Amino acid sequence: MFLGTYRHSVDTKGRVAIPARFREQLPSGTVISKGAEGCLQVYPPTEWAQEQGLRLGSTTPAEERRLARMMFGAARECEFDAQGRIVLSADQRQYAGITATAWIVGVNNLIEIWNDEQWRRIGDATPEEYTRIQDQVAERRRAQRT
Amino acid sequence: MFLGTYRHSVDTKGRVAIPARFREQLPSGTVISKGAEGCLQVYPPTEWAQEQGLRLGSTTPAEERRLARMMFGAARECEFDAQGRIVLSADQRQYAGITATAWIVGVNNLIEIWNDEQWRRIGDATPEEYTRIQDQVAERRRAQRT
DNA sequence: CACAAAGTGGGGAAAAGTGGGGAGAGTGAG
DNA sequence: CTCACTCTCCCCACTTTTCCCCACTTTGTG
Repeated sequence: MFLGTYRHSVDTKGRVAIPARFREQLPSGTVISKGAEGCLQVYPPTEWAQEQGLRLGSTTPAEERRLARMMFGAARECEFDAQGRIVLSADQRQYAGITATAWIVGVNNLIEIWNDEQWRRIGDATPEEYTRIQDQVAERRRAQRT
Repeated sequence: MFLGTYRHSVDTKGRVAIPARFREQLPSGTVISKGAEGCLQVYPPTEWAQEQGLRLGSTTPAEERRLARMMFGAARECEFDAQGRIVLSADQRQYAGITATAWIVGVNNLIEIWNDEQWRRIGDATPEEYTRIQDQVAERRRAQRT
Protein backbone atom coordinates (compact mmCIF):
# COMPACT_ATOMS: atom_id res chain seq x y z
CA MET A 1 0.00 0.00 0.00
CA PHE A 2 1.47 3.32 -1.10
CA LEU A 3 0.57 6.42 0.89
CA GLY A 4 1.72 10.02 1.01
CA THR A 5 3.03 12.83 -1.16
CA TYR A 6 6.69 13.69 -1.67
CA ARG A 7 8.40 16.44 -3.62
CA HIS A 8 11.76 15.42 -5.07
CA SER A 9 14.18 17.04 -7.48
CA VAL A 10 14.87 15.71 -10.96
CA ASP A 11 18.48 16.22 -12.06
CA THR A 12 19.78 17.04 -15.52
CA LYS A 13 20.12 13.34 -16.33
CA GLY A 14 16.43 12.74 -15.62
CA ARG A 15 17.05 10.87 -12.39
CA VAL A 16 14.55 11.06 -9.55
CA ALA A 17 14.75 9.42 -6.12
CA ILE A 18 11.81 7.20 -5.19
CA PRO A 19 10.91 7.67 -1.51
CA ALA A 20 12.44 4.92 0.63
CA ARG A 21 9.03 3.90 1.99
CA PHE A 22 7.86 3.12 -1.55
CA ARG A 23 11.08 1.55 -2.72
CA GLU A 24 10.93 -1.12 -0.01
CA GLN A 25 7.68 -2.33 -1.55
CA LEU A 26 8.90 -2.40 -5.16
CA PRO A 27 10.46 -5.68 -6.28
CA SER A 28 12.22 -6.05 -9.62
CA GLY A 29 9.77 -6.17 -12.50
CA THR A 30 8.28 -2.83 -11.52
CA VAL A 31 7.25 -0.75 -14.55
CA ILE A 32 6.68 2.94 -15.15
CA SER A 33 4.44 4.27 -17.94
CA LYS A 34 2.09 7.05 -18.92
CA GLY A 35 -1.09 7.57 -16.97
CA ALA A 36 -4.31 9.55 -17.29
CA GLU A 37 -4.39 13.34 -16.82
CA GLY A 38 -0.73 13.66 -17.77
CA CYS A 39 0.94 11.86 -14.89
CA LEU A 40 3.36 8.94 -14.91
CA GLN A 41 2.37 5.75 -13.12
CA VAL A 42 4.57 3.21 -11.39
CA TYR A 43 3.17 -0.34 -11.41
CA PRO A 44 4.41 -3.02 -9.02
CA PRO A 45 4.70 -6.39 -10.84
CA THR A 46 1.32 -7.69 -9.64
CA GLU A 47 -0.45 -4.58 -10.94
CA TRP A 48 1.47 -4.57 -14.20
CA ALA A 49 0.53 -8.20 -14.87
CA GLN A 50 -3.10 -7.08 -15.22
CA GLU A 51 -2.21 -4.55 -17.90
CA GLN A 52 -0.46 -7.19 -19.93
CA GLY A 53 -3.75 -8.71 -20.99
CA LEU A 54 -3.48 -6.10 -23.75
CA ARG A 55 -1.56 -7.76 -26.60
CA LEU A 56 -1.09 -7.22 -30.30
CA GLY A 57 -2.41 -9.88 -32.63
CA SER A 58 -4.31 -10.19 -35.87
CA THR A 59 -7.62 -9.93 -33.99
CA THR A 60 -6.84 -6.88 -31.83
CA PRO A 61 -9.29 -3.99 -32.52
CA ALA A 62 -7.89 -0.68 -33.77
CA GLU A 63 -8.49 1.23 -30.55
CA GLU A 64 -6.72 -1.36 -28.46
CA ARG A 65 -3.81 -1.38 -30.88
CA ARG A 66 -3.46 2.33 -30.41
CA LEU A 67 -3.63 2.14 -26.65
CA ALA A 68 -1.16 -0.74 -26.53
CA ARG A 69 1.34 1.18 -28.63
CA MET A 70 1.14 4.27 -26.48
CA MET A 71 1.07 2.48 -23.17
CA PHE A 72 3.86 -0.06 -23.77
CA GLY A 73 5.83 2.30 -25.98
CA ALA A 74 6.01 4.79 -23.14
CA ALA A 75 6.82 2.16 -20.51
CA ARG A 76 10.17 1.17 -19.04
CA GLU A 77 11.14 -1.30 -16.41
CA CYS A 78 12.26 0.58 -13.29
CA GLU A 79 15.95 0.14 -12.61
CA PHE A 80 17.13 1.54 -9.33
CA ASP A 81 20.68 2.75 -8.90
CA ALA A 82 22.58 2.39 -5.63
CA GLN A 83 20.94 5.60 -4.37
CA GLY A 84 17.41 4.40 -5.04
CA ARG A 85 16.79 6.55 -8.09
CA ILE A 86 15.20 5.71 -11.43
CA VAL A 87 15.73 7.46 -14.75
CA LEU A 88 12.73 9.06 -16.41
CA SER A 89 13.20 8.92 -20.18
CA ALA A 90 13.05 12.15 -22.16
CA ASP A 91 9.67 11.07 -23.56
CA GLN A 92 8.24 10.45 -20.15
CA ARG A 93 9.45 13.78 -18.82
CA GLN A 94 8.02 15.58 -21.78
CA TYR A 95 4.64 13.86 -21.50
CA ALA A 96 4.34 14.71 -17.83
CA GLY A 97 5.87 18.18 -18.25
CA ILE A 98 8.51 17.40 -15.65
CA THR A 99 11.68 19.50 -15.52
CA ALA A 100 13.48 20.21 -12.25
CA THR A 101 11.11 18.85 -9.61
CA ALA A 102 8.35 16.27 -9.38
CA TRP A 103 5.65 15.18 -6.97
CA ILE A 104 5.63 11.52 -6.09
CA VAL A 105 2.31 10.35 -4.76
CA GLY A 106 1.29 7.01 -3.30
CA VAL A 107 -2.24 6.13 -4.48
CA ASN A 108 -3.05 2.82 -2.76
CA ASN A 109 -1.95 0.28 -5.39
CA LEU A 110 0.08 2.56 -7.70
CA ILE A 111 2.55 5.41 -7.44
CA GLU A 112 2.06 8.51 -9.54
CA ILE A 113 4.54 11.18 -10.60
CA TRP A 114 3.34 14.69 -11.42
CA ASN A 115 4.73 18.06 -12.36
CA ASP A 116 4.24 20.97 -9.98
CA GLU A 117 1.44 22.76 -11.74
CA GLN A 118 -0.64 19.74 -12.66
CA TRP A 119 -0.43 18.28 -9.17
CA ARG A 120 -1.60 21.53 -7.69
CA ARG A 121 -4.64 21.41 -9.97
CA ILE A 122 -5.49 17.73 -9.61
CA GLY A 123 -4.30 16.73 -6.20
CA ASP A 124 -5.04 19.77 -4.11
CA ALA A 125 -8.65 20.56 -3.40
CA THR A 126 -10.65 22.83 -1.16
CA PRO A 127 -12.94 21.10 1.34
CA GLU A 128 -15.94 22.07 -0.81
CA GLU A 129 -14.46 20.52 -3.90
CA TYR A 130 -13.49 17.35 -2.05
CA THR A 131 -17.00 16.93 -0.70
CA ARG A 132 -18.55 17.47 -4.08
CA ILE A 133 -16.34 14.84 -5.74
CA GLN A 134 -16.95 12.29 -3.01
CA ASP A 135 -20.68 12.69 -3.45
CA GLN A 136 -20.35 12.41 -7.19
CA VAL A 137 -18.51 9.08 -6.97
CA ALA A 138 -21.02 7.74 -4.47
CA GLU A 139 -23.84 8.67 -6.83
CA ARG A 140 -22.28 6.93 -9.83
CA ARG A 141 -21.75 3.75 -7.86
CA ARG A 142 -25.31 3.72 -6.68
CA ALA A 143 -26.49 4.11 -10.27
CA GLN A 144 -24.32 1.28 -11.54
CA ARG A 145 -25.40 -1.18 -8.92
CA THR A 146 -28.93 -1.23 -10.29
CA MET B 1 8.15 -8.25 -22.72
CA PHE B 2 9.22 -5.37 -24.96
CA LEU B 3 8.89 -1.86 -23.56
CA GLY B 4 9.95 1.61 -24.64
CA THR B 5 10.41 3.80 -27.70
CA TYR B 6 13.75 4.38 -29.40
CA ARG B 7 14.69 6.59 -32.34
CA HIS B 8 17.49 5.11 -34.40
CA SER B 9 19.05 6.09 -37.67
CA VAL B 10 18.76 3.99 -40.80
CA ASP B 11 21.90 4.17 -42.96
CA THR B 12 22.14 4.15 -46.73
CA LYS B 13 22.40 0.38 -46.72
CA GLY B 14 19.07 -0.01 -44.92
CA ARG B 15 20.63 -1.11 -41.66
CA VAL B 16 19.01 -0.23 -38.35
CA ALA B 17 20.23 -1.04 -34.85
CA ILE B 18 17.76 -2.93 -32.66
CA PRO B 19 17.96 -1.63 -29.07
CA ALA B 20 20.11 -3.88 -26.91
CA ARG B 21 17.26 -4.43 -24.45
CA PHE B 22 15.17 -5.94 -27.22
CA ARG B 23 17.98 -7.88 -28.85
CA GLU B 24 18.67 -9.83 -25.67
CA GLN B 25 15.13 -11.20 -25.86
CA LEU B 26 15.24 -12.19 -29.53
CA PRO B 27 16.46 -15.71 -30.24
CA SER B 28 17.20 -16.92 -33.76
CA GLY B 29 14.03 -17.61 -35.67
CA THR B 30 12.80 -14.06 -35.12
CA VAL B 31 10.83 -12.75 -38.11
CA ILE B 32 10.06 -9.27 -39.43
CA SER B 33 7.04 -8.53 -41.62
CA LYS B 34 4.46 -5.89 -42.47
CA GLY B 35 1.96 -4.75 -39.89
CA ALA B 36 -1.21 -2.69 -39.58
CA GLU B 37 -1.20 1.11 -39.98
CA GLY B 38 1.94 0.97 -42.12
CA CYS B 39 4.45 -0.24 -39.58
CA LEU B 40 6.82 -3.18 -39.66
CA GLN B 41 6.47 -5.83 -36.97
CA VAL B 42 9.16 -8.01 -35.42
CA TYR B 43 7.89 -11.36 -34.12
CA PRO B 44 9.84 -13.47 -31.63
CA PRO B 45 9.56 -17.19 -32.55
CA THR B 46 6.75 -17.91 -30.08
CA GLU B 47 4.62 -15.07 -31.46
CA TRP B 48 5.37 -15.99 -35.05
CA ALA B 49 4.22 -19.54 -34.40
CA GLN B 50 0.75 -18.19 -33.63
CA GLU B 51 0.55 -16.38 -36.95
CA GLN B 52 1.29 -19.63 -38.73
CA GLY B 53 -2.26 -20.73 -38.06
CA LEU B 54 -2.93 -18.74 -41.22
CA ARG B 55 -2.42 -21.24 -44.07
CA LEU B 56 -3.38 -21.57 -47.69
CA GLY B 57 -5.68 -24.41 -48.67
CA SER B 58 -8.69 -25.14 -50.81
CA THR B 59 -11.01 -23.99 -48.02
CA THR B 60 -9.23 -20.74 -47.17
CA PRO B 61 -11.52 -17.70 -47.65
CA ALA B 62 -10.45 -15.04 -50.15
CA GLU B 63 -9.56 -12.44 -47.56
CA GLU B 64 -7.35 -14.80 -45.63
CA ARG B 65 -5.61 -15.82 -48.84
CA ARG B 66 -4.82 -12.19 -49.49
CA LEU B 67 -3.59 -11.56 -45.95
CA ALA B 68 -1.43 -14.68 -45.99
CA ARG B 69 0.22 -13.67 -49.24
CA MET B 70 1.07 -10.19 -48.03
CA MET B 71 2.12 -11.18 -44.58
CA PHE B 72 4.33 -14.14 -45.44
CA GLY B 73 5.52 -12.65 -48.71
CA ALA B 74 6.87 -9.59 -46.96
CA ALA B 75 8.46 -11.54 -44.11
CA ARG B 76 12.12 -12.21 -43.54
CA GLU B 77 14.05 -13.87 -40.83
CA CYS B 78 16.02 -11.30 -38.80
CA GLU B 79 19.78 -11.60 -39.12
CA PHE B 80 21.86 -9.53 -36.77
CA ASP B 81 25.34 -8.31 -37.61
CA ALA B 82 28.10 -7.95 -35.03
CA GLN B 83 26.76 -4.48 -34.07
CA GLY B 84 23.25 -5.73 -33.44
CA ARG B 85 21.71 -4.34 -36.62
CA ILE B 86 19.29 -5.88 -39.07
CA VAL B 87 18.82 -4.96 -42.72
CA LEU B 88 15.40 -3.72 -43.78
CA SER B 89 14.74 -4.76 -47.38
CA ALA B 90 13.89 -2.09 -49.94
CA ASP B 91 10.29 -3.38 -49.98
CA GLN B 92 9.94 -3.12 -46.26
CA ARG B 93 11.37 0.39 -46.17
CA GLN B 94 9.07 1.50 -48.92
CA TYR B 95 5.99 -0.01 -47.25
CA ALA B 96 6.76 1.72 -43.96
CA GLY B 97 7.97 4.94 -45.60
CA ILE B 98 11.27 4.72 -43.77
CA THR B 99 14.25 6.72 -45.01
CA ALA B 100 16.89 8.13 -42.66
CA THR B 101 15.44 7.46 -39.21
CA ALA B 102 13.00 5.04 -37.63
CA TRP B 103 11.15 4.64 -34.35
CA ILE B 104 11.50 1.24 -32.74
CA VAL B 105 8.74 0.55 -30.27
CA GLY B 106 8.27 -2.33 -27.84
CA VAL B 107 4.56 -3.20 -27.67
CA ASN B 108 4.41 -5.94 -25.03
CA ASN B 109 4.62 -9.06 -27.19
CA LEU B 110 5.89 -7.52 -30.46
CA ILE B 111 8.30 -4.87 -31.66
CA GLU B 112 7.15 -2.32 -34.22
CA ILE B 113 9.16 -0.08 -36.53
CA TRP B 114 7.68 3.22 -37.73
CA ASN B 115 8.64 6.25 -39.77
CA ASP B 116 8.78 9.64 -38.07
CA GLU B 117 5.54 11.11 -39.26
CA GLN B 118 3.36 8.05 -38.77
CA TRP B 119 4.67 7.41 -35.26
CA ARG B 120 4.00 10.97 -34.30
CA ARG B 121 0.39 10.50 -35.37
CA ILE B 122 -0.18 7.08 -33.85
CA GLY B 123 2.07 6.83 -30.87
CA ASP B 124 2.68 10.30 -29.61
CA ALA B 125 -0.37 11.68 -27.88
CA THR B 126 -1.16 14.58 -25.62
CA PRO B 127 -2.26 13.69 -22.10
CA GLU B 128 -5.84 14.58 -23.05
CA GLU B 129 -5.85 12.21 -26.00
CA TYR B 130 -4.25 9.43 -24.01
CA THR B 131 -6.78 9.79 -21.23
CA ARG B 132 -9.63 9.75 -23.74
CA ILE B 133 -8.46 6.56 -25.44
CA GLN B 134 -7.81 4.82 -22.16
CA ASP B 135 -11.33 5.64 -20.99
CA GLN B 136 -12.77 4.57 -24.34
CA VAL B 137 -11.15 1.12 -24.22
CA ALA B 138 -12.13 0.69 -20.58
CA GLU B 139 -15.72 1.59 -21.45
CA ARG B 140 -15.82 -0.87 -24.34
CA ARG B 141 -14.53 -3.65 -22.15
CA ARG B 142 -17.03 -2.88 -19.45
CA ALA B 143 -19.83 -3.02 -22.02
CA GLN B 144 -18.64 -6.35 -23.38
CA ARG B 145 -18.57 -7.94 -19.99
CA THR B 146 -22.34 -7.67 -19.65
C1' DC C 1 23.78 17.29 19.88
C1' DA C 2 25.48 13.29 17.41
C1' DC C 3 24.61 9.70 14.40
C1' DA C 4 22.15 7.37 10.81
C1' DA C 5 19.30 7.39 6.90
C1' DA C 6 17.66 9.64 2.81
C1' DG C 7 18.28 12.61 -1.01
C1' DT C 8 21.35 15.35 -4.52
C1' DG C 9 25.02 16.13 -7.82
C1' DG C 10 28.81 15.14 -10.88
C1' DG C 11 32.90 12.47 -13.14
C1' DG C 12 34.49 8.56 -15.71
C1' DA C 13 34.49 3.75 -17.53
C1' DA C 14 31.87 0.72 -20.27
C1' DA C 15 28.27 -0.24 -23.40
C1' DA C 16 25.43 0.99 -27.28
C1' DG C 17 24.81 3.14 -31.64
C1' DT C 18 26.69 5.08 -36.25
C1' DG C 19 29.19 5.22 -40.54
C1' DG C 20 32.17 3.60 -44.03
C1' DG C 21 35.67 0.46 -46.48
C1' DG C 22 36.39 -3.71 -48.83
C1' DA C 23 36.15 -8.86 -49.89
C1' DG C 24 33.27 -12.29 -52.03
C1' DA C 25 29.10 -14.05 -54.31
C1' DG C 26 25.77 -13.46 -57.72
C1' DT C 27 23.95 -11.25 -62.09
C1' DG C 28 23.82 -9.48 -66.63
C1' DA C 29 25.87 -7.71 -70.87
C1' DG C 30 29.26 -7.86 -74.46
C1' DC D 1 33.24 -17.21 -71.50
C1' DT D 2 34.83 -13.17 -69.44
C1' DC D 3 34.46 -8.82 -67.58
C1' DA D 4 32.10 -5.21 -65.19
C1' DC D 5 28.78 -4.20 -61.95
C1' DT D 6 25.83 -4.69 -57.94
C1' DC D 7 24.53 -6.39 -53.62
C1' DT D 8 25.45 -8.56 -49.34
C1' DC D 9 27.97 -9.25 -45.42
C1' DC D 10 31.91 -8.75 -42.40
C1' DC D 11 35.14 -5.87 -40.17
C1' DC D 12 37.08 -1.73 -38.09
C1' DA D 13 36.95 2.96 -36.09
C1' DC D 14 34.53 6.71 -34.08
C1' DT D 15 30.79 9.04 -31.34
C1' DT D 16 27.25 9.14 -28.02
C1' DT D 17 24.76 7.52 -24.21
C1' DT D 18 24.20 4.95 -20.10
C1' DC D 19 25.11 3.60 -15.69
C1' DC D 20 28.16 2.81 -11.93
C1' DC D 21 30.68 4.91 -8.32
C1' DC D 22 32.03 8.41 -5.03
C1' DA D 23 31.27 12.49 -2.24
C1' DC D 24 28.42 15.96 -0.23
C1' DT D 25 24.04 17.91 1.83
C1' DT D 26 19.82 17.54 4.19
C1' DT D 27 16.52 15.40 7.14
C1' DG D 28 15.07 12.75 10.86
C1' DT D 29 15.82 10.24 15.23
C1' DG D 30 17.62 8.63 19.65
